[in-house]
Amino acid sequence: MGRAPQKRTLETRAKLVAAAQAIVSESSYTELRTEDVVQRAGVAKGTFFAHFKDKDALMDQLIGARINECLDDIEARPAPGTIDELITTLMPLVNLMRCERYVFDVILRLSGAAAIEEIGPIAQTFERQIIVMTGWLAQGLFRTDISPQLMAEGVQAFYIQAMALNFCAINQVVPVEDRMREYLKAWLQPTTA
Amino acid sequence: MGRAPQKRTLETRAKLVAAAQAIVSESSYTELRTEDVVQRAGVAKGTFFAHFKDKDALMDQLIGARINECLDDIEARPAPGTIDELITTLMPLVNLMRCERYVFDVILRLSGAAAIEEIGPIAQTFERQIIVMTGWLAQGLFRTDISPQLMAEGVQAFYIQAMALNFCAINQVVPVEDRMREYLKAWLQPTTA
DNA sequence: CGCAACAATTGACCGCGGTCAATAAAAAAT
DNA sequence: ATTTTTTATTGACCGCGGTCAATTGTTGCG
Repeated sequence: MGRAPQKRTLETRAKLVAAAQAIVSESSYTELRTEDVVQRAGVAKGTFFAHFKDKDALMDQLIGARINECLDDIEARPAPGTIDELITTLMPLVNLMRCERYVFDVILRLSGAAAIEEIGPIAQTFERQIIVMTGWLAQGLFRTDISPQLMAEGVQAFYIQAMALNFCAINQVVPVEDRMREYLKAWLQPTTA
Repeated sequence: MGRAPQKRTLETRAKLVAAAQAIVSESSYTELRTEDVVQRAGVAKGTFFAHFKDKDALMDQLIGARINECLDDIEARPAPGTIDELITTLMPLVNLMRCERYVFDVILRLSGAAAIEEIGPIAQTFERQIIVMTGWLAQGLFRTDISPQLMAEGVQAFYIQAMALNFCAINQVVPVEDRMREYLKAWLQPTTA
């Protein structure tokens, strides 16, 4: 068994994360370079990779943390009871996930835990998204022929689809909210003729 | 206006594509290196980037071509009339898109045309997928409260979701087909109680 | 304290995607 | 045929993510 981590280790890790956050806030996720991070943190390059498996692992942590903050806010709000409330409540999350093309790509890449190993922060937030939405949908205010969990997975699939389409130049004329509304009405309030 | 391309240009491009295809068939998309491609094609590295904006552009062309072949096969089959037939018909496409993790990532990244510029091969196949499925769904064999096009977009969103979940180690116990069936039943055959 | 065992840090180095000024080849103009 | 203009090719070079053997720091033990 590994023994307790050294104080030094925690400090170094904190310095790296702080440096990375500073760079992101001053420029963007897209422009973050590991070399800038280590320089700012005052450590050698190899140290970075002793703390993070690769650059994606850092992004996983940074972005995962922000998504979790966003979910905290969302959970503090009243459960949405209509499609429009659902969309309004979800918009902060949606806007965060599509704040940069690169961020969206990273999220998709890491949303499923790559290997048998530890499930990463972003992948965890994807499970949490389902749990939060399942809670809302269990109220029985929408369709009742399928499980709340299945409804939640569908909502997730649809807002990802809406975001993906919106990154496409041609489709940007339709705002994400409008596209989401169309999808979610059809998904959550079907009207069998 | 640009004049007609030189014969030499077309030959070089063909050599590059042939070399790339050979490498893919002998190893994989994941392991393709541009340096190997140019070496095999007998040209300099810079030549590659005179023909393709970047490595993704080559992948776009290679993978896009394969998806189109697959769609040709699919279009030659009879239109599916049930959920199970729908899944059976789509499986070759689904299996192609998830043949390698890297391939799936590239497809997601390129499925929306990145910029205002020319819409790429993979993005085109995404539109074609919608068109093909819209044709099937216009038969009126499933729900009729929403447009066939909207149904098709939903089907696409769901098989992408099913694939993404299946790349996750935890979720691999459930086969993609089963997950797709659950989603598509709920999407195409809702039963309002 | 001194020493062994282990953990963290270092920085030179590598792989590979991508760039660009220089050069060669082709097409057009004379 | 010769010069000019346009287009294609070249390969040395760069940026940046990631590796690893060597070094330095830390902890537990007699």
